[in-house]
Amino acid sequence: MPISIALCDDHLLVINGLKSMVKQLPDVEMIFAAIDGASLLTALEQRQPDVLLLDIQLPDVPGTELCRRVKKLYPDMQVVALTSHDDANYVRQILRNGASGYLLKNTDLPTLQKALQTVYDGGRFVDEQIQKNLVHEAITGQRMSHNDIPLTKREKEILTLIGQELSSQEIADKLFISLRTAENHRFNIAKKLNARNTAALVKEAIRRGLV
Amino acid sequence: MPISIALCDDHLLVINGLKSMVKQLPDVEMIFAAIDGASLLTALEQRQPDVLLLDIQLPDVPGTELCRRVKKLYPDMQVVALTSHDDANYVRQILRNGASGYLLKNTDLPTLQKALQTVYDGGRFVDEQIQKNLVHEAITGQRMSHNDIPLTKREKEILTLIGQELSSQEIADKLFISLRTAENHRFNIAKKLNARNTAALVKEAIRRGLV
DNA sequence: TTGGAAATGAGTACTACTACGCAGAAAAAG
DNA sequence: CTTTTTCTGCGTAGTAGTACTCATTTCCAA
Repeated sequence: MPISIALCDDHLLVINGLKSMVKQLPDVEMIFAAIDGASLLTALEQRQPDVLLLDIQLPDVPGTELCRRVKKLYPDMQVVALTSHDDANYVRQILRNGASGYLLKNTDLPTLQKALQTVYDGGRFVDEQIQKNLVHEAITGQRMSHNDIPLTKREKEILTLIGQELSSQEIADKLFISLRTAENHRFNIAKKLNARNTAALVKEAIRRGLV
Repeated sequence: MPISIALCDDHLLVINGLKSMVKQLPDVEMIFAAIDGASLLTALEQRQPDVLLLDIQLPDVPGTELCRRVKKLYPDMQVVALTSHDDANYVRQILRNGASGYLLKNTDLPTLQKALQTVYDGGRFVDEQIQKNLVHEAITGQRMSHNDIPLTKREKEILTLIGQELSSQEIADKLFISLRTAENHRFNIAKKLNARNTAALVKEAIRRGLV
């Protein structure tokens, strides 16, 4: 019995590309392709593949959430992230949300086959290049994943507003808190993230997807 | 005689996808695919397609530069940008660098065919969704394309450093200019770009690809 | 229910940025 | 070779952010 797979990606080119690659794999069968999160969930009600290839950047929902939801609905289905993003933090996020694998879109046929087989057998598969990134980050040490440094809900809220170019005073007004409090939060965030100034905070806000 | 096309994209999936789509077009023939700018230029020395499909985000060189270089070397070749980026400023940039068309990666077969035929006949083709974006920006008015506001070389340099989290003092030290000068530049940039504060400057630097 | 984290707020001192106006030198454009 | 733009620099303000310490309250979890 071949491995059945499904794909969720909003690029028709990618869908076609994967189809043509899968065609060359005798023991893999693609049962459907969805172009967004909503149609994926609908399609899954009808048929469930053994392995789901999931683009992280979809038009309607964030890939991480979609992954978590899918794994909750169908715990036995293996999910492999398929993206061109090679940032180590993305990898961590999606893997923590239930994905068993991480493939880059420039993957070749043997890698694809190996990835599918591995996760189908219950293993994990992470693209080699990504693995290197993770190791590199681990070695270079402390600045490994600011993303692991947790911000409180309020702090995230304030970081978002900083990213939206609001001043501390404007943030204070918007959240009905005093200027002092807003500045305090700002200071605490900067300390947590080791940010020297506003520029660093804005970049961090962007990196975390808060803006 | 069919239209000959070539593709430059670092994602094997996209290459395969386009191949399989092109196969369904009787009067279009794909003569080669390159995975980065360097190998594209090498391949072009051997054979020149009528139309070149070019991903803007390549591993080695910025797509805009590559496009300009290709058009300089082979003025008769038509270049179509192929990307998933739908930002209006990207479109403007690449079109100004000699591209005749702009396709999104979620394009379908009829659109692809029309685009290829149009640019082959010497016309221009811009994806419908992108056109809408451009119109929308034009309507919403003044904030249309900060990117059109030209910064001087020095100003770009300074905006880059701001994006790199340097303070005005550090910028002054780095460029061997006085703090006053650095602050003046900063102020002038902010005025040009209508930026309220550092946060806005950093975001603009990122948007312009200076960081 | 109690202990700890989170959120709020204040005080103080200093540094950085904002917002100009003005002007000479250098470089680019015509 | 001139005109314009750019780059450089200074002055003066006022405003915003940096860099803490400390104290209350609120709220979530053990």
